[in-house]
Formats: sequence, structure tokens, C-alpha cells
Amino acid sequence: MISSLELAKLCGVSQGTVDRALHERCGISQATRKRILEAAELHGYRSNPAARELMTGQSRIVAAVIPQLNSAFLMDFAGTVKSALYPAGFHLIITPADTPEEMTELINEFAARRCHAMLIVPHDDGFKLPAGLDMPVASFLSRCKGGKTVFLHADEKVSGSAAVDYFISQGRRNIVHLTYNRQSHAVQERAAGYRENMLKHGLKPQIISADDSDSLLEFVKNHKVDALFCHNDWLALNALRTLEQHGIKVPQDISILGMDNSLLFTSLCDEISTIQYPFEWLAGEFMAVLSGSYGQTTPAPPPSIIKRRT
Amino acid sequence: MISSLELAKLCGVSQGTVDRALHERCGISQATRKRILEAAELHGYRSNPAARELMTGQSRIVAAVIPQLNSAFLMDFAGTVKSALYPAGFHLIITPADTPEEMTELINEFAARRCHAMLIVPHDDGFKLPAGLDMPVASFLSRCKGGKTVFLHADEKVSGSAAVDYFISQGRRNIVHLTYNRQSHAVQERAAGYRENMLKHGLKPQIISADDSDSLLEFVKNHKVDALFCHNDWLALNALRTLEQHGIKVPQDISILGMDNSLLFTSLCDEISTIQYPFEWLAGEFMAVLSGSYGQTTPAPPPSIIKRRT
DNA sequence: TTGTACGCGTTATCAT
DNA sequence: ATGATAACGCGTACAA
Repeated sequence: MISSLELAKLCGVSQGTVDRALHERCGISQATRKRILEAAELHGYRSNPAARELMTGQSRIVAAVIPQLNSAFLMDFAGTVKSALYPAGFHLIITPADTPEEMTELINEFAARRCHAMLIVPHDDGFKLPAGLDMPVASFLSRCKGGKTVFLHADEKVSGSAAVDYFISQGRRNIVHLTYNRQSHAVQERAAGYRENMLKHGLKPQIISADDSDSLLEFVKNHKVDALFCHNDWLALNALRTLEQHGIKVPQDISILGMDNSLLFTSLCDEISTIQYPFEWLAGEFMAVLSGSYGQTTPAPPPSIIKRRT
Repeated sequence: MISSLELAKLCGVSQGTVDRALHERCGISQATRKRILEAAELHGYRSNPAARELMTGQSRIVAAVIPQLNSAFLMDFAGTVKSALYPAGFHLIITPADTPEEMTELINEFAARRCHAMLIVPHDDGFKLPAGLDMPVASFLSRCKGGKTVFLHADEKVSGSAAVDYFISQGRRNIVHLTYNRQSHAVQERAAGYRENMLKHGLKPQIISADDSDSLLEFVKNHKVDALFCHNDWLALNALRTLEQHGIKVPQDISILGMDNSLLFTSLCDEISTIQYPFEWLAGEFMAVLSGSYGQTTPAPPPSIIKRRT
């Protein structure tokens, strides 16, 4: 990789002239510009981003630090964010952090690099953000403690509530929520939305944890469950298979509603309906965080139910 | 973010002394070192990687450029590579490139950054690597044209062959390979291994494309297929559901073998067996590429079949 | 139109 | 034990 100084020497000009040619700045003759650009092309010259970032104190990199890679949901979101960033000249780079400690370490590393912004997906609501972060930071799925983060989130209560409405409109009454046992905003709020709406309709909220999946089958049988609202599509698919294997017909006996509309899973079956997660809208919100215009943005779209054979 | 110069001024010493304290170098009294380290801690000082990389011409960043994020397989591999890199002090960063052109652009960007090494997953075998890359580069799944890339790959022919052996040992003879229609090394070689071993056993190779999934059901019915070897676990799960929905019993009527052992899918059902993809071994090979010791490494492990209810 | 000089933050070397 | 100085590659302001 050639440097701008080397390129200048090669062309018999000064570094300043090279810079003028490269940045289409004025004060240079067409002839020398052409000559320099051709030489640059020939030698595959590229300005070193590290040097530029050092100069300007700003980088075009947006760092996403996430707890795990093998989450279809997170990857869908990351892909959407990337598609929003790229046309604006930003590069999204993704790094997994196995533990909260590792996450802290990586955040500090990127902060030292003075990346343009950060998108953090904490392991849970307990994550403590390192102090002194000098760029826009957004967290997703779980809140960060400390620091002035924007917390990007869908209205999970409304989603949980919408699920109940949906089932009721289908004539189901014995509606169970299958979710995780985790101190995470999305998990807690969605369950709260479910619970409140159930009570409002005079129905008994019943939440079971996905961690002991054995209990699902028993519960469904013993309680005559006729509707199952799952925290995500993977859980929905998993439940679908468990129930089907034991002779329970979906959606005849029990109706299943997932969430996120993860293509990876929903394309596998048309028995489960799902709720579209507002990826695009959240990506837009994140862009607003970058530009400093967060807060004056468009309202969240209402939960949209993707109805399949249910 | 404070700089080393600012830190020096804060402590009333020179930049050189700060550096000695930070890097545990000799030529500094314990007292001043302690004082400086405490001040650094207090102000959250971190050396700027961009500046260091500019100085040393080397970075600890390993860039992975991949065609898509929503691939459980790629994410499993990326996770394994990351776990191998991190303890060695390297950072794996992952960037998706929607198109080959975008991939070229990103590779050039990382090259200009003088990252430590690159792991490239091309869209297909036609990808042309940019010239002048100055760091170790490995490609995965598909070969790159041009450049001196190490091509990381499992022995796909052996895998395809092992699948046939497995089914035959189970008493199946009418074995079909369900795969993609893509000019990618993994796809082509695995199919070749399947085909050759089928012929060796006097059986007729039958390959159907996953792209027209409608044909699968018809084909299975018309040809009395009793074994299905799928290119990956997603395809296997997809096939399983299609067949089950039409009354075909798995594994009684037809046995299904997937590949990769992607937890995301295999945990969803125990009807399909799968072949373990050698993630760990390949990550080890990549580390060897980094250290320049590639080629003297351990041989690939033989295909290991994860047998489930089949 | 072109060249020169300085600074970004680090690190390494040479002098004190 | 500590300070001064140079260099990495780039961008910019100023001088020629």
C-alpha cells in the first residue's frame, strides 16, 4: 500500500498537489490532476483511514457490539441498519462479545478509536456502560445503566397487547405467553402488555418460561390452552414441533403466534402467524441518533400481524 | 477521550515518561509510574489504536467480509473464529457486503486500514480479489480469483461420500441429494462426492435443486425416495416439514441427513441427523494462516455424523 | 498553479 | 530517571 507522499514523489509533485488532485480541490491544472489520478489508479492508492481519522478526529465507522452472532433476529436488525448506513457513507462493523466484561472491553476499544457512533445490545438490563463515551450511543433490546444512551425500542407493551387482541378476535380465550426468564426490557414489557390486556378482558394471564420446555406440553394439555403467544419465531417454531409431535394440531387445536417475522424461521412453516418487528423504523431511529435529530422523528408503526394459516 | 500528551501535562511529566509508565518499560521510578497510572485510570485514558496503527503499520484487527448476515452457518463459523482470535489479542470484526462490488469496496477499505488479516466469504467462485493486498487473506466456501489467497475448506467430497455411506449402512438405496444451484466450491464438491460414491455403489445419483422446492414432494413420491441428503440443516428442516405435512413419515418412510450441525436448527427436531461441520479445525487453520504456519498443520478430521432418530 | 509546514496521538530513539 | 525529537500518513493553511 502506497502512501500519498510516495505517490507525490512518483509523480514528481508535492504531497499538497496530490491531495488537491485526490479531493478534486481547485488550484490545480487539469493536466497534473489527470496524471496524478492515473498514477493513483495504477498503484491502487487509497488514503489510509487511520491517518485521516487521526487528523479529523472522526471516523465513518459505526460499531455494533452484540452478545451473540447466532441470533436470526439480531442479524436481521443488523442487516437493516447496515443498509441504512451504507448509502450515507458509514460502515457498520459487527463484533460479538461473549460476556459483559468483554463487551465493556470492546466498547472502550471502539471509543478509543473514536468511531462515529455505537449500537450496543447488552446481555441484559444490568449492563453498565463505560463512562466518557464521546459519540452517539444507542442501546437495543436492553437498557444500559449509566451514560446518556438512547434506548432504541419498539413499543413492546403494545405488541404484547396486540397479540391478545388478535387471539381474541380469532375466538381464542385460553391464551398462554411463552417467553424467556430474563431481565430484559423487551421480554418484560411485552409480557406486561400481554398480562394487562388479558386482565382487561377478564382472562387469566399465564406465562411459562421457555427454559423448561418440557413443561410446555404438559401445561397445554392440562390447561386446555388454545392459543400460544411466543416471544419470537424460533420459540414459535420450536413449540409448533413439540406440539405436533404429540398429536396436537396447529392451528386447529391451538393457534400459535410468533414475533419478529424472521424469514429464516417463518419461511419454514405457514402454521404460525407472526408480528412484524419494526426493523426499518428502528433503523431510521438509529440514523436519527447519528444525525442528532432523534426525538423529532416519525412515530412507531402499530404492530402489524402477519397472518398465516392460523 | 484524553490524549497521552494531555495526560503527560496533567502529571507534569513528558510524553515519553507517560509511555514508559503505560508500557511497563524500564527507566522510570516506581513513584512516577504509580502516579501516572492512577491519573490514566482516573481519566479513563486509552491509547488511540488509529495512532498506534499509523506508527507501527500494523493493526490487531482481523476483518471478516461476508455476503450475508442471516446465515446460521456463517455465524457459527464466525463465532468460532472469533473465539480463537480473541485470546490471541486479535479483534474479529464482521461486515456484510450485499453485492460483489460492495465486497470489493470493503476489502479495499480494510486493506487501506492495514488490518492484520482478512477472511473473505465470496458470493460465489467468480469473485475477483482486489490486487495488492498486503496481509494474509483466506477465503471460505468459495474460491477467489486472483491474489494469493488461502482457501479454507473442509473436504467436501469426503463429506458427500460419507453421507452416501451412512445411508447405505442404514439400508437405504434410493438416495437423493438436495442442494443449491450455485457455482460454489462447497456445493459443487459435496455434490461430486455424493455422485461418485453413488456410482461406485451402482446407484443412480439424483440431485435436485432447492430453488424449486415444489418439485421435492413430487420427486420423492414418484421416485420412491427413501433417503434425502441436504446441503445444510436449514434445507433438511425445510424438507422435513414439507414431507411431514404431506403424510410422509420421517424417518420411517424417508431418512433425512442435514449438514453443519447448526444448533439453531438441529435443536428444533430430532428426526434429522446431520454431519458435523469442522468449525474448530477450520478456525485453527485460519489461525495458522495468520501466523504464517499454514500448511504444516493438523489434518482435517474425518466427517462425523451426528446421529439422531433416523 | 504549486510547494512548504504544521498537527493529529503514538511509539521509539537519542540525549541529558 | 526523564525530556526532547522524529516519524507514521493525511489534511489544511499559508507562502511562493
